[in-house]
Amino acid sequence: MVTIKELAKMIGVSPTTVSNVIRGKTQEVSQQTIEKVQKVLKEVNYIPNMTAINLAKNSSNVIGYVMNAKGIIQDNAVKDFFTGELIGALEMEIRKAGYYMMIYISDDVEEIIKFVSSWNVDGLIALGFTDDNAQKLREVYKKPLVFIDGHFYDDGNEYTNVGLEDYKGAYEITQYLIECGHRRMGFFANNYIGINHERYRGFKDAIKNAGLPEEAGEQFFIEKSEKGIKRCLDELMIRISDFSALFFISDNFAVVAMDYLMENGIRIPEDISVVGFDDAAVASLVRPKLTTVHQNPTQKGRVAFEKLMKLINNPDEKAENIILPISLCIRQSVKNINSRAI
Amino acid sequence: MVTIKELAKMIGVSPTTVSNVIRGKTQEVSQQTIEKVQKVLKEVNYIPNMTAINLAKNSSNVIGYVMNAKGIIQDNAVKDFFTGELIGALEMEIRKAGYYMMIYISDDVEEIIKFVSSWNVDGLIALGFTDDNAQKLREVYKKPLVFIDGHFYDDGNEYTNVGLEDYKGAYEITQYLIECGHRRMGFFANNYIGINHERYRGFKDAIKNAGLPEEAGEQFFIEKSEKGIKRCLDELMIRISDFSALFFISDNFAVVAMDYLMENGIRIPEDISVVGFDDAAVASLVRPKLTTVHQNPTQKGRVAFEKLMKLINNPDEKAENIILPISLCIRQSVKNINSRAI
DNA sequence: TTGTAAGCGTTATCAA
DNA sequence: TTGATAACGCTTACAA
Repeated sequence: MVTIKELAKMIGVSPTTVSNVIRGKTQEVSQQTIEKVQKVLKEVNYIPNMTAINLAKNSSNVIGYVMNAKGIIQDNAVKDFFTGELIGALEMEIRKAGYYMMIYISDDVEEIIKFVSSWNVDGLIALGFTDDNAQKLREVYKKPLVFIDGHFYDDGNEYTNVGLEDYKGAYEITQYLIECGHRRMGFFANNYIGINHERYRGFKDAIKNAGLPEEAGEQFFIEKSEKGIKRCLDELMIRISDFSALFFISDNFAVVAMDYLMENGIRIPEDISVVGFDDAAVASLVRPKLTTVHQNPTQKGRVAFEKLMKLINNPDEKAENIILPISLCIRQSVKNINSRAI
Repeated sequence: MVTIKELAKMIGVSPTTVSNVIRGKTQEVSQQTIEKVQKVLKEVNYIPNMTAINLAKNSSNVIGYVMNAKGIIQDNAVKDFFTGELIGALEMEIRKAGYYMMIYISDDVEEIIKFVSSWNVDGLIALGFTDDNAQKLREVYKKPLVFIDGHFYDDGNEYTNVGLEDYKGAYEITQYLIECGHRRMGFFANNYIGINHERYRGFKDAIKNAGLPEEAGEQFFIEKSEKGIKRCLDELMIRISDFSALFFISDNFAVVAMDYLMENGIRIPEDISVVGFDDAAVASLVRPKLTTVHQNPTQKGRVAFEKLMKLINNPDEKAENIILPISLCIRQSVKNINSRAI
């Protein structure tokens, strides 16, 4: 790898001059020298050393993408539809903006903090952060930072976040279930914090506001692993006739559950109705097509990155909580069980 | 951010000593000093500056993941099931090994080369490379490099690659179609190079070796975009009765096509049979369940990274072409159309 | 056992 | 318009 110093020697000018023409600081260099230098630059195919640049400039040209995820030490964290698409969208935006993307996933915020600090990333997109975690990160990492799907209590800090109408989405689809006559609904999530909590709140409130008893909605825990899902559904099967509808926190779960149920002779939606959340590609590919709440991970990524760029390029840019709208996708997995009789 | 120099001053020792205890080169330091230093290290929560370390050591601690992809400038390259899972698997392995992961996707090999060179990545996992591209990369990038799903002509270079029995998989599933009585089969791919070409060869050879005429297999181009898929299928519909089976180069295509066909009143497999390739999660989630060729992206990633580590840690490690086995997943999307009469 | 100083490849300040 | 030179934060001979 040829260095600026070597180039300078070859051309017969100083490193400063070479550096200047490389960086386009041409108002300080004579036309003659510029051409001389550029000619050689082409010839030797000079490639700048990012590490050296970053050390000198105290920046990094990297945008970090960090995920605070549980149980990912031995498991693939990008297997679900949402994350994959989000990463792809971000990669594209980051690259188009001339930055580089580093990915770091961990269940330990301290490690994430170490990562962003030691790499001195110029900007950060952070997933899976709530409350204390977010605060910890914010305390240490002082550069532009936008959360995606973050969820924070009011601690006096201002967080920039790109989220979704999670509460509203869950509320509306639950309302839809109720309109369809469902009175015994199961709610399935792998945890009940952050956006999952919001969705659960929407579910509960829709039930309450419809004047239904609390027992109309029952809460289940489901694990992300294949085995965990199966275990949860095995248990469900014992009491399956207690329910007329199942609400899964994500299409990933919903779609696996549908498969499981149908394999066990349960018809959807004739025997039981199912709804999901996210409107992943798979939702409209399965049969029956899944009724769900629409969101767009690519858009989420793009919006998040746009905001991050503003934060980077304009010191006066304000923190902001951007909430993207949802919409219902009514498809085929819910049955209207209202009795026909009036 | 506190630096080693500052630490040294605080403690009253030299930077060298501090550096030594940080890096665990403790045989050269007295127990007393070690403790003194470590105490302060904890107190101030020292975080090393990666950039400086890398510049000094002429390494980077980063593993690059590069994709040579067409038409990704304006599109999300990680939207398909395979890529997302692969990235997730690699992220996990890379992190567990103490490295950091950078992602760079481009349709321009020169840019990819610039990326790996300027960041001086310690190792590289490369996707979507064939022939000239691979050679170019190899010429410039001299550190450990393993391709995934690469495909190269014999140019005298030795490439390390992790691939799949693509030819065999396509051959066997085509054979299966033929056994089921299919004599007019469409083959759909977005390109016919690299592993796609191998799969196509398998398809063609199975037909030839079964003594069938060439016309038994017809080749189609299909684009990756939603619109492109639709356009291709619109055209297919005109002549749909010419075919009894459709072979899609990936489950992504197959599953979207199934949806399209069923929406257009075509029954699968009664009216037409469909097979895919990859055995993505979605394959067993759709109805009818998709008959396909199994592979495991997580395993592919793991194997690739293991080999990369060997290459990094052992200068004598040899280049190697690792071919992972396939297996057939016979499910529900193919109909046996042999006449019952003997 | 500890410390000094050069070096990694840039940028940036300031003098010439 | 150009060029020394210091600085970025660390590692590593080598000297003490």
